[in-house]
Amino acid sequence: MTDPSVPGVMHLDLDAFFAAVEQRDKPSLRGKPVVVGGTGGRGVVSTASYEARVFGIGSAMPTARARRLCPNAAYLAGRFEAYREVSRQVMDLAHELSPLVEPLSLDEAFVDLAAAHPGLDVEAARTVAADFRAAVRARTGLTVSVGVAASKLVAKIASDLRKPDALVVVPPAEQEALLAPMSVRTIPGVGVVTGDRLVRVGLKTIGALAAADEAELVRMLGRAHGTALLAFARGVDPRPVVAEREAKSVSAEETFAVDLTDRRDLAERLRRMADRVAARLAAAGLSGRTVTVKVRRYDFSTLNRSRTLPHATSSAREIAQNAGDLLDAVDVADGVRLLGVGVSGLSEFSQIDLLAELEPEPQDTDTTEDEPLESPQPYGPPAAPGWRPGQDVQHTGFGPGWVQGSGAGRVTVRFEGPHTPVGRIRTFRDDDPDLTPAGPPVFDPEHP
DNA sequence: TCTGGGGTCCTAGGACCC
DNA sequence: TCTGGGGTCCTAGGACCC
Repeated sequence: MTDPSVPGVMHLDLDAFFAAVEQRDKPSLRGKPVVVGGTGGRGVVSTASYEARVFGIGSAMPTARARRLCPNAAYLAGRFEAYREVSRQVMDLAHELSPLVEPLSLDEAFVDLAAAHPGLDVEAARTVAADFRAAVRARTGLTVSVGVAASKLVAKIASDLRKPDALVVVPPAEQEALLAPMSVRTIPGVGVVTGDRLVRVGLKTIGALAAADEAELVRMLGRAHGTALLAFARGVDPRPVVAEREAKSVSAEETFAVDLTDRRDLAERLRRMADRVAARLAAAGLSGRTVTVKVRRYDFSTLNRSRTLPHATSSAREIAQNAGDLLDAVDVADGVRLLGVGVSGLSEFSQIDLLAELEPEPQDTDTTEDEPLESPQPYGPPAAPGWRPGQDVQHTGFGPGWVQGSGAGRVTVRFEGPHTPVGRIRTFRDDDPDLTPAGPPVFDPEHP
């Protein structure tokens, strides 16, 4: 439980995280608009650099629209291995402040400062947070915005207040005055639907919401949401910082470049996604009882079908079998744009797994490999050997670089890294044997 | 403008049990 | 013959977050 009189909760939020890592590792992109996200026809923007935001580009926007707004930005597919590594470094630095760190995503976390700093006051909190920001910058080369307050709610709002590269400490005594004039949409958990509902009944600001009638809110938003929101508006948020939350579900899904109608295609893709889910379950030592299939149709309507087994499983075959049965009962004739598989109701191990270890299940490897699918065509771009924009590569003659673009049998590479000047570009045949995929470049904090 | 992929939490109704 | 109340599990859908 957090003490409402002590500024003991810190929220950290890396600035334009994915785009910032790209600019760090690719000198030619520094100071330029960079957009990371889906680069295909149905992709959306994951992160836009601040230079790209000037053009009106933002998260969740269709990449096609972003391209119209700023055709000259760099559009990159993302390098999650690199992002995970930077995230791990930042979370390690957070753990030096307190053992209680609650990651919300790769680029965000809460830290319970009070748990490690008895007698914390506003000045001490500011010093701790400032030192942390400097440490992140030195270790990763990135800027992080930080909010410190008496609760998760206010710390999170604070970290967003003066982004990027900002530190905002909200003294508990000033909290109410800060929140009152803010839009209800500022509250995490109030999205488009809830926001519109509140505004429609005249509740535009947090101050107005604080004076609302609880029964009315509960009628409008449901028990949990109604009561929580009223408490938040009144500055009441006792949620503790919780480290190590256990996963509740594992899933994989894919949006196709072109809607699919062929059941054999769909079943095959479902099976491959089941393989990925099973592999991730196994890696985490988990298994689950409920298998879910998600289908998004041509018109974006989405349905889920689930089935709970009498036992927990992490078997790719069993997940695929059940998912396939569920899919068989769904009408796909009009076209499916997205298909997904998930497993929930997780537990740490299962009898079946223990038995399987003694007597391994047949690993039908001949069909689980990612061979090209049979009927090749209407799946969108011709299956180029898979050079993705932004990808790290190595050339036997030119050294490390990254893919700037590919197509028509060619791939263009820029040869540079986090500690080089802006590099030169060269174009190769896309099957050039001298060119190979590479891991992320190493960022050296000691480099001058 | 035409909407990703990975998640979390909540609600509501029906089955089933005591 | 008609009718209880509460609890748990399951399924489906939806809002929201990064």
